[in-house]
Amino acid sequence: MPTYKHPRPSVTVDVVVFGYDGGQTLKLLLIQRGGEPFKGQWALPGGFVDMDEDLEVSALRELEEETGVKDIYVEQLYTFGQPGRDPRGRVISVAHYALVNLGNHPTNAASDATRADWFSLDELPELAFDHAGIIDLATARLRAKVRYQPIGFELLPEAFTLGELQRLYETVLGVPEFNKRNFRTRILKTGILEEVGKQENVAHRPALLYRFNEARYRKLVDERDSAVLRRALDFEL
Amino acid sequence: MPTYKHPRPSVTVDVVVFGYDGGQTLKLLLIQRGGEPFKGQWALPGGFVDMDEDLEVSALRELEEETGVKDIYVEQLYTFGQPGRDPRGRVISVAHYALVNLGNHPTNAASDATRADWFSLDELPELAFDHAGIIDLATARLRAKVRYQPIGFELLPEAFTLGELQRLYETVLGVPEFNKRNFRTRILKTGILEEVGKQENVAHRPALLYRFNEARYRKLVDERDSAVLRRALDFEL
DNA sequence: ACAAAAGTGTTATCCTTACACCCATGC
DNA sequence: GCATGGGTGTAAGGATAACACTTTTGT
Repeated sequence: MPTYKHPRPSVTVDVVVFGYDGGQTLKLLLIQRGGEPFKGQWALPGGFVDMDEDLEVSALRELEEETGVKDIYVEQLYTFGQPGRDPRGRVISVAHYALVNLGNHPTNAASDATRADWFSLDELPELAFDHAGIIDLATARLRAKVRYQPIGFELLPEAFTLGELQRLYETVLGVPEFNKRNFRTRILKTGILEEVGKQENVAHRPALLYRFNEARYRKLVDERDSAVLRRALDFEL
Repeated sequence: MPTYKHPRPSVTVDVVVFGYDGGQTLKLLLIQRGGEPFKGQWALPGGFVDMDEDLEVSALRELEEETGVKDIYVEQLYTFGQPGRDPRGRVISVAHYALVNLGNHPTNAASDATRADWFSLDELPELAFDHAGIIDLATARLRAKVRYQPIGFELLPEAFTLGELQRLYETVLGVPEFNKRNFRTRILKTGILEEVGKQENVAHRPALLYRFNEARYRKLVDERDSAVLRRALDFEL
């Protein structure tokens, strides 16, 4: 079918899946390679793109095949094409990144020969190929993006407290702790959160539960009121 | 050499080159296709990736071959891989975008069969493949990026006045005109500009000429003082 | 002298920051 | 009643927006 007479590289997709469970660090989903090269070593989930398959679809398919994780937010990150990055020949990889809440998408047993597991972002094992570099880029992108897009909501359960949201920001950005009062004021001022209830059975004053209001977010972006948003999410302290 | 037994798509690079000449609109560098498909139609410069060539190198090589433009700032944009985007088969294109000042990189005669020319961004001809979509994405990215990175300096000559810089921002963002006083205060406060002289032979008070101080910019980014920067570049008015 | 663009002073207002304090719940 | 987080009041200082004004050059 293809009529070009040029040599063709192989094309793969890889997925950097960030997970959050409310704790002190972000988690990363890795698989242990079942075959050569790098057999037995940990790597990003991913694989070859089918000939009639969109890239993002391909990434989601490989992710589900190798880890069981599905129905998640995924986005293209960067394409790595340096000659020599794969010992077997020219392989160009379209890297993606994805965000999940570990509660909604519980640890998934691997399907076939490969094993899958979650690792703390600051305690990663040695990685196959150039995957360490891909993860570095994904982490930088996540930190940058969290400042001007309410992307972090993918990492939380449907309903969450402002305290949980603040802890998430602190974890993602790796900063010590910022001022509670000001965090609340900024976030609530945007109007992208809506109340959905109240905590129960907690050993302290029950917090209000919020949900991300996507409609109101889109309206803000469209109305060019996005400055409000950017300022509100752009935490320094 | 490659040992994978999967079918392989073709891989190309395309480059969206934005040019600025101090005028009211941004320009875009296009080539007229010499062969099928889409023969005679306008398209982005680009072509097939060589087997032992990095993607960015490939983009710069194709750009120079087809338009003569070289030695410019280029960056990866997004990878387009939808099946059917090329009538001849599966072709995945790694799109890049680049910024040039038209004064420094004068209109370049095309080398071989293809013709190259600059078009106003708001008066583009009909485009081959999915190139119109690629350009849309590049434009959105440029507008977004100009707000938190001093990327616009690539579009100006070495030395420029604050008035020219302001006109550039107004052009890129497509806003009417913002307040001169406040623009100056914000930009100068960052310290990323340094004086390099003064205009001569102009029919009005000569403006101070400035140059982008990259060292100081890097220092700001590293020092996490980047909030200063972001706020300074994030124009709303 | 005039046009044209550069460059400055100033103020009211809003936003950010910082710190102290009160509230509701389970044990 | 104490520990634990949730939630609020507020005031000082800094940044922003808006407007009017002065300056310097070529013609």
